[in-house]
Amino acid sequence: MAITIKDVAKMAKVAPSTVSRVIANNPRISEKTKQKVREAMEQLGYHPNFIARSLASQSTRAIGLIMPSSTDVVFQNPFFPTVLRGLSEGAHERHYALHMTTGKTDDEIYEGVIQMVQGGRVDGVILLYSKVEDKVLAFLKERDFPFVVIGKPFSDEEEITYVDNNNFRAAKEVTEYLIKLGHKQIAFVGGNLNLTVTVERLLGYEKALRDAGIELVNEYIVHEEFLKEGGQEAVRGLISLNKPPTALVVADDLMALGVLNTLDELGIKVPEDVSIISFNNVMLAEMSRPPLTSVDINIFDLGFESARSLIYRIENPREPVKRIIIPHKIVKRCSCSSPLTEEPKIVT
Amino acid sequence: MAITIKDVAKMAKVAPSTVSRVIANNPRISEKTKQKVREAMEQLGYHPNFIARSLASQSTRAIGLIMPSSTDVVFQNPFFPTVLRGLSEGAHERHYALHMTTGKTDDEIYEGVIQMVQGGRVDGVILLYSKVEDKVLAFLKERDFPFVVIGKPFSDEEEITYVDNNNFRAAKEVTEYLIKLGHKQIAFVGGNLNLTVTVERLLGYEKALRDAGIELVNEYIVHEEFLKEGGQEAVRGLISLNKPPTALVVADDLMALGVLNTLDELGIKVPEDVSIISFNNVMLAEMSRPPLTSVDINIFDLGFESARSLIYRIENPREPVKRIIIPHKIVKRCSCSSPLTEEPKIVT
DNA sequence: AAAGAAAATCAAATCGGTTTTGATTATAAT
DNA sequence: ATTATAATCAAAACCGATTTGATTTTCTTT
Repeated sequence: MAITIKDVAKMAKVAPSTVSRVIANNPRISEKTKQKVREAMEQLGYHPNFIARSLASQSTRAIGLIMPSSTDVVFQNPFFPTVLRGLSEGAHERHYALHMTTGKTDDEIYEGVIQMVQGGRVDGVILLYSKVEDKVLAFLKERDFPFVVIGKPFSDEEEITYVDNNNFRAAKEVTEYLIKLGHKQIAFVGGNLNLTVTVERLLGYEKALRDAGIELVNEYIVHEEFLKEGGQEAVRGLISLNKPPTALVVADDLMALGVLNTLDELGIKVPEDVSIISFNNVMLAEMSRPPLTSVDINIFDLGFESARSLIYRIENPREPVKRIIIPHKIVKRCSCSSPLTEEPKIVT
Repeated sequence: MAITIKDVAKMAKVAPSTVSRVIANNPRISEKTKQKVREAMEQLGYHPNFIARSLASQSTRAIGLIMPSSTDVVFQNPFFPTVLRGLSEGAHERHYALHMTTGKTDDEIYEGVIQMVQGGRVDGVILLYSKVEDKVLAFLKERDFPFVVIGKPFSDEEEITYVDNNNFRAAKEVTEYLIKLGHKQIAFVGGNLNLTVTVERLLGYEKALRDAGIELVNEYIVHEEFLKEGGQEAVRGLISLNKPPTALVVADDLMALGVLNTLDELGIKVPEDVSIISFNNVMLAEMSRPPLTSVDINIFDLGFESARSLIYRIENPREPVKRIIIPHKIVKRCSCSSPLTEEPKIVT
């Protein structure tokens, strides 16, 4: 078996409790004994047992990550690694580790969260999604367990700490941008309507149109999965309309890429025939042909700030809930121009 | 405080040890008492404390993930999320969780591993990389702690369980493919030479040339980082040679994309002027213009099998080490053709 | 030098389980 | 009826730390 605190105590001729105090650098121990104990630790190659420490101190210095059920979708979207990097960095900063379990179905995930939380494996959790009527969120709230949501919670907004972009505003801005370019037939390609991010972006899109006095067309609003395939599906429907749109607001870069591909196959040119603007600004956006105009939502910061605020909440349980809005920025590339009625030109 | 095994014992009028046995479904307990205890657990909403259980049973059912130090590079490459998905699925299958810590420098990572291992936070670890003279690997071996390497270990191959592709062979095959197309000036764009994967692929490339009686040219071999930028750097050098290569073996799709970009800027056509073949076959390979011919290395399986064999090793400590080779396959797309001396045509 | 205050250290209880040991009861064999 | 055997459960020890309350040592002060 490994070296324990008792071995160290014996070697330094002190009580185990004293060794524990030395580890915690408690001022109640004199410098002299501290020195003595540290030498013993050094000589024995002692490393404290995290599990035992967790049990005694009721804290694990680990934070749990909860993914949405459609794991394969999440993992495929470049959003995920970036937010994970942010999380990881934010956690590492305060010496916290990340703990992950996954599951195929919603029930498996729920079960995993229960085990993780009730089992005391983590000090807090981060929800990497926000959707309507989430059992997991309800459980965490009910249990009053520290957690942070990435994205805007669907309800009880004031009682939940979350980190999000202002997606409503961002969507409104991009739609206004298209309107300013002269577009009137603007479609919206969103993801699953159960996700609040989709709802927010849709609302922003609608608001912009309404403000500009442009009528909303039902057929112009479609919802697919946040994947390339989703974008492909969406386009086929839109293009076959009597009066196809001249511009598309697409809720995710990966979808936009699918859109781009399909349009290419159909011989429709971007941005000459159709303008496209999308969200997230992942690396792909820069590399597509044409490069996509996209809203940079600072994915890394989304993760980084989530980790930070969760840890803050863990260490200050009585602090009030917080809401953190990460800024966004439209990155203009080459996928948007004025519609054909005017002189087609690339806007930069 | 939460409900403990004692509360359950009291309610079911049995000893705590009996409850523990019921949890473990020990045959020494009669069905009748089991039923009684289970009812009590149900009523109280009991969930076992993982930490206490870990401490007593000396097992955590968690496996640690060790990333290379250049975290940002790893996280950017689409290789990572895919292998993580495989790991996650392989772990979940046997009800193991994943545990991650990251660090900026090599020393931080090493320190993290020590804490994780000595602190008993995980039952085993997976190294997501394989490089020369790795302190972490040396420590794990010395300590005789269960671990699995993704990639071929640089030394002591027979004493280490690892999961890898046959990168030597894959590289040889792609090079032979290019040779068969008529290429003679074939360059190799690899990653960091400290990584065994680079070495293996380079050796395969060299072997193919040697077998075909083609002289190796030093200037044709360059090494950059596994990123888009790496590919861009590489190309500039190669193109400025007196006798630039007509075909490129690129060790990573992301690099190949950088290569593609730069060639495009320079007005050099792929595959007409230069053929490109790369490794990994991530989603990007399919979406680039032209779509890349790439070696599919089954990244998901790499992760999945790693998790599986680590768990097997944890649960059967006396079993001998294993070597698992994941098959690969060349996926032919549009980035390779015969060189200009012959009729340029796309090979499918 | 004696008494009291302050500082340093120690022993024991605790965290929430698992596992071993031993006692008790029920069943089978002689 | 008596003993051997098996089945069942209770009690205690343990995993490796933290933390509380008691005790010893050292330092002031009169």
